[in-house]
Amino acid sequence: MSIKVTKRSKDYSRWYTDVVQKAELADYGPVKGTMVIRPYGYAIWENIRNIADRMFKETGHVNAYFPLLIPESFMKKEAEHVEGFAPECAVVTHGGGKKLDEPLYIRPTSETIIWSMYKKWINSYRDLPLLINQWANVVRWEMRTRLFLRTTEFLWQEGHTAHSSYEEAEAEARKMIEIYRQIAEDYMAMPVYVGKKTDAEKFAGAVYTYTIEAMMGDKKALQSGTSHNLGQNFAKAFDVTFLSRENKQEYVYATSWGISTRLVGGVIMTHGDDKGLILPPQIAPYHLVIVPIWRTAEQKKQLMEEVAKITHQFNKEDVRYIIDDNEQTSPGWKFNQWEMKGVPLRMEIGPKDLENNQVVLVRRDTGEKQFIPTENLFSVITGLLEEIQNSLFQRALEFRDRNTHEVDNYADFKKIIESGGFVKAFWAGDGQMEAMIQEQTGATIRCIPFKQDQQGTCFYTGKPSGTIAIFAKSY
RNA sequence: CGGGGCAUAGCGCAGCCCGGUUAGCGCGCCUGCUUUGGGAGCAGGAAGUCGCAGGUUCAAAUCCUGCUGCCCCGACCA
Repeated sequence: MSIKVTKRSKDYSRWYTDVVQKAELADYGPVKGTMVIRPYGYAIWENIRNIADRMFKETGHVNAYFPLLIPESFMKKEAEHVEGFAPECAVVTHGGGKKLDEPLYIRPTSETIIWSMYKKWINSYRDLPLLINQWANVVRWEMRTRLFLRTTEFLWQEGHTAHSSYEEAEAEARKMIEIYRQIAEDYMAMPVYVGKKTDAEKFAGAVYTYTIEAMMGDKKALQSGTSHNLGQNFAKAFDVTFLSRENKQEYVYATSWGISTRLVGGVIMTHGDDKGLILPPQIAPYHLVIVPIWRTAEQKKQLMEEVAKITHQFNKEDVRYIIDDNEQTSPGWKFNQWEMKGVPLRMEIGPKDLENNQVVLVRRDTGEKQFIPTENLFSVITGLLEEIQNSLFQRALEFRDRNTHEVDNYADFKKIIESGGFVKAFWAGDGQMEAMIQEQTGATIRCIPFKQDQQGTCFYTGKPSGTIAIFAKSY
C-alpha cells in the first residue's frame, strides 16, 4: 500500500478517494455504488447528527420513523415528484418467493408515505403544526457514484412539517435552511451561500427550494443541504385537509428539508490537504491525540502515569482525546497516521518533556509546534481548539471569496468557469437561457442568495436586474 | 448511457506482445531479537482456484470469444 495520498494538485478526485480510504472513513460495498461507513467516518457523521438533532429539537421538532417500502401508487400521486424520482428508484417486485401484486419502491425520500399518514393524523388546525423529523437511509439509483458525495444508499435526515398557512410553511422552510447554515458554518467550519434554487434546480414537487452551497477545494460547488416549501402540492396529492378556525376545509401546507452523509464529503473537501483530512474540532471524533515517546519500559510507565495525571484534568466533553501508546508503531508513523485522520491537535510527551514539566502541542491545520508547561494544559488546549475551529472557517471563507468572481459579460463568465470558481453576477435570464449556459459551460445557478441589495445589468441578457445569482460547476 | 482504464496473495503492482521450470516484487501480516522525538533494522515464516465461463493447444496468467465487477472522464442527481 502506498503510504501517501495522491496530491490534490495532481488529481483532486483521486486525492479525495485516497483520503476517504486511508483515513478509514469508508470503504466500497459489494453492490455498485454502495458504501460501508467505517467507525471513524461514522463518528464524524454521528457528531454532525447529534448537533443537528439537538437543533431540531430546540426548534420544536420530534423524531419518528416511517417505513422503507412505499407502494408504487403513492409514488405516482404527485406528478412532478414521480417524474423527478421514478427513474432513480429501486423497486421491489418479489416478496416471500412470489411476485407482488403492487411493486414496492424503496424510499428515495419519504414525502409520499409520510403524507399518506398525515392524512390520517390531521383533521383540524388544532393538529397543526406537525413538526416531524426522521433519521433514515434512502436509496437512489445513481449512475455515477462517489464515496459520501453520491452513493446509491445514503444516510440522512428528512424533516416533514405540516402547517395551517402558506406563510407559516414558508417561515419553517427558511428557519430550517438557517439551521443548516449554522451547522455548516459554525460546526463544520464550511462557509456557505444561502439562497433559493431556480425552477430548474428545485426539488421535484416543491414550490420553492432553499439551499446552502459550499465551495470545495477544487472550486466546485457542493449542495450541502436543502429545505423546501412544498406549498399544498403533497396535501392535494394525498388529500390532506384541515378544518380552519373559520370552520373551512383547507389543504395543509408543507415543508421538507434534509442533510445527508454528503456533508462528510463536504468537510473533507473543504479543509483537507496533501497530508490528509483536517477536521474542525466541533465535529472531530477526537480533538487530541496523545503520543507518548519512550525508550525503555520504565520510561513508558512514567510517561503513562504523567499522561493519566494530565488527562485527569480534562473534562471528557471539552477535550475528546485518545492515547496512542501502541508499541508496534513508531512515533513518526503515529504522527503521519493521525494527521491523515485529521485530528486537530497532537500532544507529544517524552522523557525530555517529563524533566521539564512540559509537553509538545502540534496543530494539524498549521503544523505549528509549541512547548506548553503541563499546568494549565487544559485551558491552552481548549483555547487552541477554539482557535483552530475559527481559523479553519476563516481560511475556507477566504478561499471561497478569493475564488468567487463578479462578471458583467458572458465572455468573462466562460473564462472564470473554465478556470474554476464561482461566478457572482446580475441575472435576468430565464430557464432556457440557464439550460443554454449549462450546456455551453457546465455551470448551473447554484442559488439566488437571500441577501440582495444591489442593482445592475444582467451579464447574459444585458437587461437591468436587481438579482445576483451564484453560478458554478457542481458535484 | 457514451468514452477510457483496470481485474494476478490483505493492499499496490510486475509477468501477458513473443504460451513452456516451482508465478514474482514492494508494503502489510505472523515469530524472535534489537529499536522508538517525523512513516525503524535484521533473521525466519504464512499466504495465490492469476475476476468468471467457454474455446484453441501436448501445454494458457499469457492467445481467442463471451460475461461480470470496479475506477476515471462526460450527460442526470443530496
